[in-house]
Amino acid sequence: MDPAPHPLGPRALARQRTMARIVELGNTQLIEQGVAGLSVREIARGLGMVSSAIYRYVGSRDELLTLLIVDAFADLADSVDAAVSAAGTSEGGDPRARFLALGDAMCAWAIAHPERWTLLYGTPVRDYAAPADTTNADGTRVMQAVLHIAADAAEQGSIGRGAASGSEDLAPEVTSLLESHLAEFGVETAPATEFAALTAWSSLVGVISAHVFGQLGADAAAIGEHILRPQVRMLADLVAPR
Amino acid sequence: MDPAPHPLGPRALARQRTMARIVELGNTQLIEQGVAGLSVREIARGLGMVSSAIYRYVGSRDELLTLLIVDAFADLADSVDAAVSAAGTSEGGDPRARFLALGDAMCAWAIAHPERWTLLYGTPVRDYAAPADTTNADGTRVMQAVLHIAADAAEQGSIGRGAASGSEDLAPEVTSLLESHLAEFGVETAPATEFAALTAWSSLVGVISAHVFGQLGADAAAIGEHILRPQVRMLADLVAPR
DNA sequence: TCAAGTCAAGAGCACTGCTCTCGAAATGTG
DNA sequence: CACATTTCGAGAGCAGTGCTCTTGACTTGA
Repeated sequence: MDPAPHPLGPRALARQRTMARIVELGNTQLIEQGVAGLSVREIARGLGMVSSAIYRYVGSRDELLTLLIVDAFADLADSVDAAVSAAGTSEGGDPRARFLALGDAMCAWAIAHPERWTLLYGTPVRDYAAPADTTNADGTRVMQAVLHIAADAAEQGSIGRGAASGSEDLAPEVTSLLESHLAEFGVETAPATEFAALTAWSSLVGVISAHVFGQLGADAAAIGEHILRPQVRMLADLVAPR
Repeated sequence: MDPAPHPLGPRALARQRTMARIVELGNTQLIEQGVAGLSVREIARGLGMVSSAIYRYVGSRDELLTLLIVDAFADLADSVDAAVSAAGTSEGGDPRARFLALGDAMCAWAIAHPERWTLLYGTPVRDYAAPADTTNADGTRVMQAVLHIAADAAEQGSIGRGAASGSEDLAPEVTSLLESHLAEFGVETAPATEFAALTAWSSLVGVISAHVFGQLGADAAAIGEHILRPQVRMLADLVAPR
């Protein structure tokens, strides 16, 4: 980011440049061959070094995956944030419009980067998955954005018209977990509102994954965008009904 | 299934018994090691034969996966069907109650068989995924159940109160695809209703996957069932509001 | 009885992730 | 400046994978 805060020796600089090349090569490999075809050795070849040498940088295949995951999370969150703030100042603005912008941006990103989406929301890496400390920071940004939108919508009194089904009978352990999240994220709203946000977000991911993973059949995949748009509008009712 | 329709020589019988053992071994392997740890060679060892011999039966690893996928789809659909019909005759009965039964059964199955759920709704097998002809039969059963419920609910006039956001502006190509589905499944209802059913189903899958894949964090995973129950009730509003 | 088929075994190829050791180069320090 | 330390790439190698090909024993239907 900044060229001269700590001098940062040329050694460390070269290192972080190879690291950058690694995620770059990893991403192209991901795009071309899918997550299953991601090979540490192949990346080493791309870097022009022998297979064993790359373990100075990544340590294990799972670590490489984690690298690509945080990269993808950040990229996704960036485009979503951009779209949301374009749909109104992040504090003000119509909550529903902001949710639609968020959902549409998510769809667009997923369609543009299906393999990366798969990496994020497909089968998790067994017993590794998300070393929470590393991924959470960027991994929860979209969810937090949904939460803010839902909170604003609730404040404007648009929640509770019927979308709140189920949130009235939350178990106490759920409520307390939600409250701890709210405190952590610094959002002041009812647990039921966060619950709606959580559900809307999970549903959004599900609807998008159904498209990216081709679960609706080949015919549906061809017109995926036309299906996703109204689905996003439907899910908007969960947090910000008209 | 049946012991004496066509005589079915002892040769073919032995063959289909080994096939059964293969999916049995595959499932235990799946449960214990996850989909990534599924190995053709290991199954061969379990069968007491050398690694190359098993290729007389499966042909490729992807074929083995497909075998396990159709098995899991059938199992899931069976338990869902059982739960739904227990909640009222499949034709009559309160649609909302039936949807809740369906959703809860899906959650229960997923929690009981997380690795098999992952196989069904996690990362698809690249360029193989669902050889439609083989998987579709059982793969769409749950979706069809949701569709029937939604159709019944629509007939009783409970749809359209607000849950139908988005389904009013369906693109013509989407409408025609939905109509062809309806014809194929033999269900008579409005495309908008099927659209709601489709969205509810995808959302359900998303909400469950979020839990199974641990996307909500370790704390949430511990109390997953308490989270899923109200989420199912929330999604019920999409097809059968109270 | 005899040809046709089924099936398991064995050897082997190309590939993977990963570990170890070794020598060269860059690095910071007395 | 010289020296000890760390960093890094190369090479060899291990255990494992999916998959193919060939060979020989066995069962089967004509």
